[in-house]
Amino acid sequence: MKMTTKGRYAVTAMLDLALHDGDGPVNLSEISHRQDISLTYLEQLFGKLRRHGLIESARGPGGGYRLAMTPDEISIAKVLYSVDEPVDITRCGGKQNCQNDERCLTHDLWMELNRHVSDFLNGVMLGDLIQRNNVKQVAARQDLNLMQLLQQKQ
Amino acid sequence: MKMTTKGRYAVTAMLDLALHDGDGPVNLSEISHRQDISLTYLEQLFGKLRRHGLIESARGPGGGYRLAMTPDEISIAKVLYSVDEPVDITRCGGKQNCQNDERCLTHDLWMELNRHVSDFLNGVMLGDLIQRNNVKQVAARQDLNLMQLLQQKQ
DNA sequence: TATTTACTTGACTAAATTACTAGGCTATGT
DNA sequence: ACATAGCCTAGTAATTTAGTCAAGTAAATA
Repeated sequence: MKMTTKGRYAVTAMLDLALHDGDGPVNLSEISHRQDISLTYLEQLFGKLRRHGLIESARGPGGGYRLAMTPDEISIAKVLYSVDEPVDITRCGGKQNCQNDERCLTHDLWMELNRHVSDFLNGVMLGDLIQRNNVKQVAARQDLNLMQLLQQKQ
Repeated sequence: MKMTTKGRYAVTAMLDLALHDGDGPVNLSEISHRQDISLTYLEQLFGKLRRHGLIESARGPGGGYRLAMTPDEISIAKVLYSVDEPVDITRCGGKQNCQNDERCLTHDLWMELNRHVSDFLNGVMLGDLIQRNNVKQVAARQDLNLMQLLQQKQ
């Protein structure tokens, strides 16, 4: 497993989408503003998420993205996997060929850590997160900020 | 947290040291052969491990390294930390300033994962690992390989 | 005390990866 | 038709990794 901003961005953006899903598709420039993520980078990430079937797109004016399933069916692990952040941590990918085609000394240690991490990430769903108070608070603040920004521009 | 070969090498080498500790210091070229890690790279890693107080060095002929405490006092987390692989996973390091000095949407999620991973890595000691059967097996194979290599050279 | 052996230090580097940007294209609603 | 929004491919600057190289210093043995 590698935790980089790519994975964090993907999860953050998907959570934003889950929070704002409901009344029509959500477009990327909204998400870009709310989450401080560059629009073109988001396009890349959402391309992968779409190709993995987590979201659906609608083109043209008023278009944007929608979740392709309920938030309760989308785990954090799925999101990370979709943007090429494998949750796996071993060098050999569990194949036991880490040292000259044989197990290395620490093979089982990394396998165990692997299981801990993936159990956790497979167990947390977007649906769980959007119901948490701390998430709701941050989301409310971000919505307010975006509204203020739009009013300033007029 | 980032899991790279640097961290894996450090843990592997420390485990090798723990396994061969007892009858005098262990020198790095042994470890280099047994674990397939470049000697000069090991020197770098062991410098950091020594500066963090995990090991002690003995110079001169017959010199090498020894653990500075018992294997039961050395956790995997300590080893990783010593070679600059922080176990922390959040962007802000827990400071809640991930987005414009405020908490980002996924702050608490990463904090939770953090706790899982560091609980695990703090809980596993070198002393635990050297008693495991799979570790003993791999170590026995590696010792045999090294002996055969030394005989060939004569 | 000369020599060997081993550890120490710091600078350097090739390759890979990350985190983007640029620019053009395609579909859709008004 | 035209503005809007997603789609796709390349390219790229910065950073990090995984080392190497060279010139030491310290300790033990003969």
